[in-house]
Amino acid sequence: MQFNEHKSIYLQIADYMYDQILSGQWPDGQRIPSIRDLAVQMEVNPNTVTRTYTMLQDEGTLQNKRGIGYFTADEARKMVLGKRRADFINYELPAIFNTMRQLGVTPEDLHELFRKQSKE
Amino acid sequence: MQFNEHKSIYLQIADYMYDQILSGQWPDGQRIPSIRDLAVQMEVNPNTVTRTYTMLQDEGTLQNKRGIGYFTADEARKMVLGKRRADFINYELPAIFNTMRQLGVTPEDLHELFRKQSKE
Amino acid sequence: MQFNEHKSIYLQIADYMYDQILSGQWPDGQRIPSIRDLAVQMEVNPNTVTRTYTMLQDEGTLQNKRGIGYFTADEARKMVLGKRRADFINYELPAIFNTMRQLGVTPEDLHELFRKQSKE
Amino acid sequence: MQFNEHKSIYLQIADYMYDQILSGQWPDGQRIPSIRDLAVQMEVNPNTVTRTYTMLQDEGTLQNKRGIGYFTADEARKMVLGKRRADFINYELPAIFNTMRQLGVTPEDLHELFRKQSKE
DNA sequence: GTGGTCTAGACCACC
DNA sequence: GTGGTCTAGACCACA
Repeated sequence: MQFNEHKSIYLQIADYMYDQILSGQWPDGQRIPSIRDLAVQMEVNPNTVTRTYTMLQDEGTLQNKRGIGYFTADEARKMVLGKRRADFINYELPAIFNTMRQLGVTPEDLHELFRKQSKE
Repeated sequence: MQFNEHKSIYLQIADYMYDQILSGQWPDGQRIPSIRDLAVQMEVNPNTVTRTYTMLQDEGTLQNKRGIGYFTADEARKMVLGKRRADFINYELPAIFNTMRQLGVTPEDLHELFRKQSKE
Repeated sequence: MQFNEHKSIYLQIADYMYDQILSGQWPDGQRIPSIRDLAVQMEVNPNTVTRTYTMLQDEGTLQNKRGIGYFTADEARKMVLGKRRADFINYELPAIFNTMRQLGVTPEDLHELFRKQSKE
Repeated sequence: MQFNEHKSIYLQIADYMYDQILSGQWPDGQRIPSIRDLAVQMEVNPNTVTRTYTMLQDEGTLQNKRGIGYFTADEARKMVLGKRRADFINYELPAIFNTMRQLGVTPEDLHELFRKQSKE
């Protein structure tokens, strides 16, 4: 996996996991890859994956069954969706709108760009 | 100035400076506050401001006349606008659109939110 | 390490690093000493080494893996060689030739001096 | 006049003056431009020119007649030639040769480049 | 352990 | 006055 320079790796792994859950590749209540396996796949230190799993467990997105492995929570998809939506609307969007105003990008421009990108 | 927790101060100062240039408060080719002055105004260590100024000089946004001070580049506004616009469209927007699709936020929703926010 | 009076330390450290790369002591893609280690070895403050490393990273000579350390770039030697050669030929040589003409030093004189110096 | 970034202005002015003397444009014992005039011509603070004149006076290249102006010394050309030659051979050349060895530039290459440049 | 950032304070060259 | 550099020391996030 390719990592961004300016965001910590464990957060980028979290993003990846949110993706998996939202896209349905990791259905609710299912077992997910072990820390070791994901670390190998991502070419990353297992400690780093551990940190991500622990964080997601703390916020309730993951469950840990001792000696067996990690599982998505029973309502994982719904939780992630709600949490990310709130984050997006409350924190990211205001910053985005601010940037748009500074750069003179209108919502219409955005609409246009969105359509263009969707075609690709 | 109030600083955000999760972004380094010197980068937030850079954002402030981009604002000043884009909004026309610091016209092209004009002298800008000395490192010491801005440090006092921002309630920050001069070294921190130095770091910002040096970075903006390296990227061509600022010019430096020895013993006199820092100046905005001759085409500072145009450069900043172009650079930030390209960054926004090429790097930030794809990520935003991706998030929107995952969360089921449509461009229409966005438009609505934009209008709502503009009224505040 | 002994430092020259008239050139800043962090630039002299950069010169040292170019040497290491050009001479093959630091092969491409290899880990180099940590900031703290080099600082101890050079009897210099770690911040000073940080400045050098950051500069070389910005210009692409070094790469950084978070929490692990700094590495020479994959084509570090080639890059450094090309860059320094171009600088030498385009910027330093014209000035040198200019001085030689003013002082009446001919290329033959130079050749002679070179041979003499090589023997020492 | 265009100034180099990494060398102080007063030293670059000194270089300019050495040029004038060596090339014979400022013959021995002749009056040279006043500080004020040279400062205007160079678009520089008069203090900066003062510093250069003082330095050259201290080393004997210039003479100052109070209320009249600055003059080149009686043997200015000869002095400058000797001093710069010694500097060149003792300080600059060793560094140049060192760089050449690192970059694999041979004296023959140099000879070739010199001839090429002389034709332009 | 690694690097990244920030502060406080100092000294210097330069304009 | 200006910026440039360096030190000492601290705290933090990260692997």
